[in-house]
Order: sequence, then structure tokens, then C-alpha cells
Amino acid sequence: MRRATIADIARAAGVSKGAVSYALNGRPGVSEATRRRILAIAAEYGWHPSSAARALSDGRAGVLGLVIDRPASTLGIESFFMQLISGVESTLSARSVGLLLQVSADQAKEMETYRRWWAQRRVDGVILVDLARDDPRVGLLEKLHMPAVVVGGPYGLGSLPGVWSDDARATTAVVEYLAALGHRRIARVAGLPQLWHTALRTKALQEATERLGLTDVLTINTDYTGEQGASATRALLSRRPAPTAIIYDNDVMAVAAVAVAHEMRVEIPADVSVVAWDDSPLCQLVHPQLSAVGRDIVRYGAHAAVRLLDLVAGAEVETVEDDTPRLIPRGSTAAPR
Amino acid sequence: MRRATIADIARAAGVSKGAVSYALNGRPGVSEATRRRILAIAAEYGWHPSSAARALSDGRAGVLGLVIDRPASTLGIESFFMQLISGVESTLSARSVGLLLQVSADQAKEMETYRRWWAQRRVDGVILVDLARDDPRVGLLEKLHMPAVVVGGPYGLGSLPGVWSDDARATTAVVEYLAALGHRRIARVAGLPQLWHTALRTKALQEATERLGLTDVLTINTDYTGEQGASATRALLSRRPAPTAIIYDNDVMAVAAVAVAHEMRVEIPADVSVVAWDDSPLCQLVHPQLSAVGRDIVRYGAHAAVRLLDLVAGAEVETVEDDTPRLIPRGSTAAPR
DNA sequence: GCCGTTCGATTAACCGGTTAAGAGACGACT
DNA sequence: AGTCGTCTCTTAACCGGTTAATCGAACGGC
Repeated sequence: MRRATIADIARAAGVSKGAVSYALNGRPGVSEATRRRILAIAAEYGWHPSSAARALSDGRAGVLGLVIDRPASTLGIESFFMQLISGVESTLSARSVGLLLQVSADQAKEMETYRRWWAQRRVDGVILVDLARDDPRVGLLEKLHMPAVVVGGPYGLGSLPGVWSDDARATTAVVEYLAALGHRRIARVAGLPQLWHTALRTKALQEATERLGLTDVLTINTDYTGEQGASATRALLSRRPAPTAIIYDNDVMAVAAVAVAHEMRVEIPADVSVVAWDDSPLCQLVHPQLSAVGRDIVRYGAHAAVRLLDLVAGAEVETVEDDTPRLIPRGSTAAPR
Repeated sequence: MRRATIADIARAAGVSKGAVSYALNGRPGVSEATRRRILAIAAEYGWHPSSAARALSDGRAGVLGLVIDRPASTLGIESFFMQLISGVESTLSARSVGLLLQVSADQAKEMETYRRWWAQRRVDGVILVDLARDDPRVGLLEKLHMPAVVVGGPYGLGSLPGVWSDDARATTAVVEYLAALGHRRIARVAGLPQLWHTALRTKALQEATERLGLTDVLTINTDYTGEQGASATRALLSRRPAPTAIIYDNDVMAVAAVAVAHEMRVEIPADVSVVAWDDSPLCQLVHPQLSAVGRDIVRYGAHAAVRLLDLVAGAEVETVEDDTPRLIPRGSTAAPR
């Protein structure tokens, strides 16, 4: 059966296309009786407006875009993106707005995608993730005047609004907690150094350890994969003196650390305490369960989506701070031996 | 700066809209000189066709859809879907086709999404995942005449083409391998029982153990979460006699098993062998590394996307068998003590 | 010189909606 | 009775592409 168009409904109701459009959009211009008749026919036909026709006519695509440029290998197990997508979706699907997803090879491709999407009017705006220092994507989106909300901040946003969480404060809290437990040598297995949040955490870690008079802090940068997390952990645990606490920039690397500790006969938390950043179910899957810095990523994604929709609708949208991530102590942190 | 339309290009080149369309689509009807001039102007303007206008005109959305209805909590860490999406994307982005993603609450919502997407002409077709027995989605898509490719099979597909892998054969191979190692009591922590692949694996497991004269096989169904995997593992390891080998239906539950074994002072693989189904980087993150049944999920997704594009283009598409998953032995399997 | 082709371009309709402008019908008010 | 306003509905243009039909000019053949 052919999919119904507004003309089919008009014919069935014995009115003009225009009347049908008014009726279906709840606008004045048709009597209540006619409106009800038209709505009944539309429902019977299972009619929904053609997204293309509506987009062409009112200039709105009804779709937001998200580009992720991480390789499939790391994308798979790191739960952050899937959680974020779930959150974005919860906002969008309630409003029947679509989410166009692209997994990109690199930043150049990602930028090309923005240009194309915008020229094609395929999306009304995009959510930007993995904000880096001197990120060229910010300038591009500004130049295109393409609505965009950054998941991240508060620095490096240019004129784009962002949704950010205070990683620096959370880092300080973690360091203070570890120091209170008696740790003096804290190390960190960090993510990509060019990312803003990596840099912010690194800086906060340095400041906090300095202020508290801790020493021997080492931050090792990685690409977030379990392999690099594991080898960084091996390197750290082989130092003499070894750190008594290690902070990991994602859940995957922290889990890898548990395996490395096991393999090296190092006990968690007796010999070394482990803190994972971005709590996830994965952290509760290993033994001991991992103390983790957590926040509601699903809600974080939902917030970003709401703000992008507002921005697309023409509202003024300011950068906003989301909840500060907080430490959830579990079995992987304790006083050093 | 306003985004260029075909009319802008026509004006700049001093020709009609039609001529521009012919030139940009590589069709006859314009001279080579004019074509080159038009192409140069289009490139200079950064012109791309409005997806809405093109969709309206030729009836193709240039977008495929994917609905996943798992809760955010399990979606996050199970790498299957992200890998699948990466694979689908690798095919689609090469052809500038979009992927519309929806994370759905339940199957009813999912089916409503299909109806809406199709009526709205928002997608040209969909990829169906998590095929269940008597799956109502199959009948719906058939009724709508909506192009769809199922990731799964070969049963329960109705008239829809599928891309499937022979889980039964892989299950048999795993059982034979464990039997050859000397295992007599094999258990399995399975996924949702209504899913076809769960049922197929269960049946194959029963047949193989029966044929090999193995006993005391127990299959416990779960919802794929680490918690349920952990409690199923606790239950199994508490039995007397306990199974000497356990097969898990996803990577997350197998990882949870490692923690449970640790907690219960049960040694892997000396006391119990563990096999994970659907290998992922996660399996190599724990100690010992998990023997796993693996296949290239990214490629699997890419295959499904190619077939769906063919189907949308009007080709006859048959159900096709993908590579059979194969066991990758690592440190979690050995002869029983 | 006339006719039929071919080439290169234009014209106009169409896809399925939205919406400004206009046109009847009807009741209220002066 | 005439005028005005309101309500309901129709008409037609428009969004930005595609494409069948058409048209004019140049050219070759007789």
C-alpha cells in the first residue's frame, strides 16, 4: 500500500491540502468538526509528514548530528560514548528528532562531514565531543554558523556553548582523599594529552599534589586502550619506589590494571590503590571492585541535547556547568601498606 | 553566508537550473566546457545538494536506520553494538549515506519508530538486530514493505534477508574442544532465551554434549548484565559437583566470572575453564586472558549495510552466511584438575 | 533551398509539505 | 439595508532539487 500523503487525506476528507495542513498542525483556520474528521482520517491512514517535504518547506531537518572519531577498537568497550548517545537519544526521541551518527576516521574527515551535513541541510546542529586544545572544529563550526553544543569545557569553546563538569575540582577531591588515606606517591595513567579534559586533570593533579606536599607524581599519557593502560601500569609498578596509588583516565585502563596487578603479584588495594575515572558497570565487574569517579553520563548527554535543541530553536544558550563528578569509594582504595 | 542552492550556481554560471543539475550529476545535456565551469563554481561555493530536496524529488532519503532496544546500562559496556555500528558506518560513510540511530525503551516503541520512519520517508531501510523467536518486527516490516536486513538468522527471518553466522557449529566446536581437554561437566551462562541465537546455541550445546556422552549440563539464562553473569557463576560454582567449564554468552559476563572466581578462591583455568562468546578487547584485559569465540563484528556490520543498500537499490538480496565464529584459545581454558 | 538530425540549452511540472493572500458565507451592528 | 468583521476554507506560491518535453541553432545530405 502506498504511503499516504497530505493530498490523499485531503481527497478523503473532501477538503484542500491547505486545510489538512492547518488541521494537522493544530493551527486556526479550520472548524473543530473538520479538524476532527481530518485527524481521524490521518490516524486511520497512519499518516506522518514526509520529513523531506517538511524540511524543504520550513528549513529544518529535524535531525541532530554526532561525529565520533575514535577507532572501532576503543569505541567498543569504553562505555562513555554509548552512555552519552543513550542520553542524547532519550531527549531526542521524546521530541521525534533524529540522531545522525557518524564514526569518523580522523578529524579531517570529521570536519568534512560537518561541511557536507550543513551544506546538505541534513542536520540542524551537532554535538561536539573530545574537545582538544586549539581545536580546529570550533573555528569551522563558528565560520559555518552551524549550531553546536560542546560536551566539554569551559575552555577552548570559542563562541560555542558547552556543557562541562568540573574535572579539576573532582581531581582535587580524589587527591585529597588519597592523601588522607596516607598516600604520598600518586601516579596517573592519562588519556590523550591534547584533549582539554586531560590537560585540566593533569594541571589539577599537579597543583593538588604540590599543595599537599606529595612527591613523585608521574602522569603517563595513553590512547585509552587497555593495552596502553596495561603497559603504563607495568611501568609504574616497576619503579622503585613504586606509586602507592594510581588514577586512570578511563574504566578500561583501570580494569587492565587489575589484571596487571594480578600478573605482577601486586595486591589491590594493599600494595597499590586504584581509582577509575568515569565509573561504569565495568568497574563493579572486577575484583576488587574499583573505586571510581562517577557522574551520570546519560543525563549529561540529555542535557547537551536539550541545549542544542534550544540553540537550534533560536534561543540564547550559555555554557553551563553540570554536576561535578564525585568519587565512589569501593574496594580498590585503602591506606597504603 | 547563505548556503548555496542550485539556483545560485545557475545564476553565477549564467545558465538554467536544469543545466546545472545535469552538469552536477554527470548526465548528458550540457557541453564539456559548461560542465567544467559549473563544477568549478559549485566547488567554489562549497555546494552540496539539499538532502531534503533531493529526497523529495527522487524518493530516497539517503539514510538507513538502526534501532537498539537495550537499556543504557548494558549498552555501554557490551562492545557488540558499537563494533556493529562502526562496521555499518564504514560502509555508509564511504557512500555518503547517513545512519539514523535510535535507542529504544522496548519493542513496542521500536515498532512505532519503524512505522513513523517509514511514513515520514526518513529512512530507506533498516537493520534489524536481536532477532527473537516469533519476532513481531519481522511481520511489521514485511507488511510495510520496508527494506530491511536482519543481523542474525537463518531462522525466523520470514521473507527478510539476513546475515548470519553459524553459532551452532561454533558451539559444537567449543564443546568438542573442552571435551578433548577432558571436561565432562560443561555449563553455560546464556543470554535472553527468546533471542534466536541464544536458542540455537542452547540446542547445539545439548546435542553436542549428548553425542559426546557428557553430563550435568546446565544453562542459566540472564539479561547479559555483569550482575546476572556474576550470580549465575556463583550458583554454578557452588554446585557439587561443580562444572569444570563454563561458556558465557557475552564478554561482560565472562569478565564478571573472573572476579567471582577470584572472590570464591576458585582458580581459572585449574578449577574451572572459562570461554567467552564474542571476543572483544575486554577479554584480553583480565587475568588470565579469556579464551573466546570470536568473529569480525565490524565486518559483519559492514556486510549487513552493503546488503541493505543493495536491497534499497532494488536488487534481489538473499540471506547469506558470514564467517563461522571460531575459538581463540587463551589462558582461561585448560584440562580440568 | 529545404528537410531531418544532433547538440546544448531552457521550460515547466513534480515531489509533499507550509503559508500568505483571497474568497464566500454568515452574523452583528449601525 | 448596507457594511463590517469573523470564521472557514481554497488557491497558489514556495522550499531546492530532478527530469520529460520542448526549442533553437548549426550542420549535413539531397
